[in-house]
Amino acid sequence: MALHIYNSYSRKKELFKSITPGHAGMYVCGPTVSGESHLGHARPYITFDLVFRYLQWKGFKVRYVRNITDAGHFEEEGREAEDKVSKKALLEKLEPMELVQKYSNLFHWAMKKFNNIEPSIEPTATGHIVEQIEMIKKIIREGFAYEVNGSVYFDVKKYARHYDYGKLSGRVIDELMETTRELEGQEEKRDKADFALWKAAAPEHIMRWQSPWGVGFPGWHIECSAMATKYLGARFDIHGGGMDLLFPHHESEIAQSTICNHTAPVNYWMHNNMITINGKKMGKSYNNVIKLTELFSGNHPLLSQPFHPMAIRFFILQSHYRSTLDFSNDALAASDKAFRRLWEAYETLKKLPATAGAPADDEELDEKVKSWLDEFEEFVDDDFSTAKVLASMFEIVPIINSLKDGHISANAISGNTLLYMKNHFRVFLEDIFGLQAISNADDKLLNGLLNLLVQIRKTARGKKDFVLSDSIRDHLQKLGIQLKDEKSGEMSWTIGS
RNA sequence: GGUCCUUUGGCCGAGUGGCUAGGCAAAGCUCUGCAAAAGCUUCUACAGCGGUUCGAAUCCGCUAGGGACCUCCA
Repeated sequence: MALHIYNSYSRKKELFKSITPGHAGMYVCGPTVSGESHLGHARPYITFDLVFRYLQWKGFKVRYVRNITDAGHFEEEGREAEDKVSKKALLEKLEPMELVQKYSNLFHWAMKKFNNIEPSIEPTATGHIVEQIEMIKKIIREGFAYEVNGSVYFDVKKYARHYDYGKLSGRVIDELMETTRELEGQEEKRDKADFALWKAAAPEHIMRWQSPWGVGFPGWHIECSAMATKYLGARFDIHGGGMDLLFPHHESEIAQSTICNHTAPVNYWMHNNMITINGKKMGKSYNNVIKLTELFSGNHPLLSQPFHPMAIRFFILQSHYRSTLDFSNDALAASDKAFRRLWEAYETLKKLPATAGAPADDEELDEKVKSWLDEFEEFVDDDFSTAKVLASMFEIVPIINSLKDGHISANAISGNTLLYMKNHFRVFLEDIFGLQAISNADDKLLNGLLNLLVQIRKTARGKKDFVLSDSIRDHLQKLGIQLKDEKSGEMSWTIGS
């Protein structure tokens, strides 16, 4: 099976075929750096990191572009120009760029914690004002935009006469006009459905640029079109983002780019679903967000403990990206435990001896393991069904542990299958899923100290001095370090709650 | 109001018409000096009603609940 992707545009799973053989271009809507990222933001960036990693593993040379929105968009069209960035800047008495820098840094810090690979290009909106202006000029020349009082609007009605406006988001344009909310200052537009390409800036507006239409700032949708076109071309393979961006953002992107470049911009539209909390979308406007810093520190009334970024990554990979994922402390705690168990089994697997060519004593089991391993790729090929891969891995976990403990004979599984397991677990867990060890056991000092304690405890146990040995174990337990007596007489330890 | 989606065991979640996903929790057992960890076993669910079918969690209809978008939103 080859990679199939669910295309939001056709609403079908489609075989992935890149435009340029061996290469793939992917654009993902990035963060608006006017505030701190929350759990909801983690999902698209982890999801598309997986897509990025998988395409690379499949042999594609991928250019992954993820923008940073630092220009700030108006809160509400037509209202007094209060763009998100400048408004907050006044409140916090910061320069807009200072604010942007702060939250960009914080965002990158969180991405690193999640072990997300950096995009190939991370363009900023403010760095591409020129490109955006050029694009708007072109749309005007094509006759699909008009200027009013220093602002430029896209003529949706005219566009809809020639193209399929609303196809992506499943909207009917006539209904759109009916249902669009009453907003102030709409009289500038010829039609309610029109959207701004460029907005004239009020004098108090901090973020402002010179343009052919006067001083102003770009509309919300144009930055993505301009930057995607610049770095990926008029037509590229994959465009990703949250489902909440389908309309109007992505719908408008299609319209702008289509007029400007005379081609539909994207072959495969991918949209991740929302993370919910108590069944409701986690979002700024609902006032129910849990920030990433709060998750990592456990500093939030809804959280019983800090959660490691890898536990969160695992939590997200355990569901399908197009399903809503309901957050709760219990659900996350369950993922945390599950991930630790899986990872420990993986560490155990790495240490199991394997000799190529050694036969299997238990052919049936051997075959079963092989078929589970074979399925990993099929599952990811099927629109990134990571949850299924993890389920299969958990089928194998007891086998790994049994091999270690001797519940299953060491020769039950063939050497080749063992090598296959070792390789496949590494590839899927680390390379493709981007998971990594939760504890920093490579800390030399810590390692040394713990090994010393383990030695002392071993000696004590040898002398049946259980008071001392239990005391060592209990004290370490209180520090969050768990000692485990192995069947072989060895002791191992793990750090973590 | 319009458009679309969703409802799976105590909780989270995967599910391509026929083959008990998986995780967490819980209970019992094995191992252990005692624990922990690990292993084994148990818990067989698909909102309700009706239909199609030899067969439906999966397809269709109705009813009820929940949600998303239509406005900044990942």
